[in-house]
Amino acid sequence: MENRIQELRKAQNWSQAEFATRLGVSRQTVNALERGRYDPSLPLAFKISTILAQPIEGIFIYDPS
Amino acid sequence: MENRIQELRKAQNWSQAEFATRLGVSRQTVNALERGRYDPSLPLAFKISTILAQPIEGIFIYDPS
DNA sequence: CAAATATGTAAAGCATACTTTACAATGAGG
DNA sequence: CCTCATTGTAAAGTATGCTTTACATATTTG
Repeated sequence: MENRIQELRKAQNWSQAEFATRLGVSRQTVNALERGRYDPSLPLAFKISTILAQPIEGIFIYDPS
Repeated sequence: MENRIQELRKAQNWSQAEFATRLGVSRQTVNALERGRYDPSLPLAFKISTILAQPIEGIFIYDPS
């Protein structure tokens, strides 16, 4: 699943570390999410959604195939 | 995190087994989700959202606390 | 009631999400 | 160039999501 985390994080002028702190996760987790290494848990997706002020569907692009 | 899966599944007159088949997961997983034993992964949440024809935010209620 | 369908639950195992520690590589500003 | 902030990556460990098998307990239907 692709996501717009990096794009939306940069729009706020936040480093990965800064964003990680706001989310309450490690910097490595933010890095892994941006690089598409894995998808966040649903609760974390909601936190990301809240902090980036976008609906989940506006951040994560689900490709059924 | 609470969810409306059971309510929306019943509205379609689907058994847990029928719904599980449509989702491509086990019946036990559907049961566990409805009973709130754990949250689905984000990809599974998207599948549920698609099949129940509701946005993720309309099915799962995130409580930050 | 009897039989069939639906739901709840448990244990063991595999896969994925996330952590900490640590170090390497990139980029920006003095 | 030097330094510092930022980003990328790896390994080992813990936690969570999901599977299969199996069985018990409803609930529905003939």
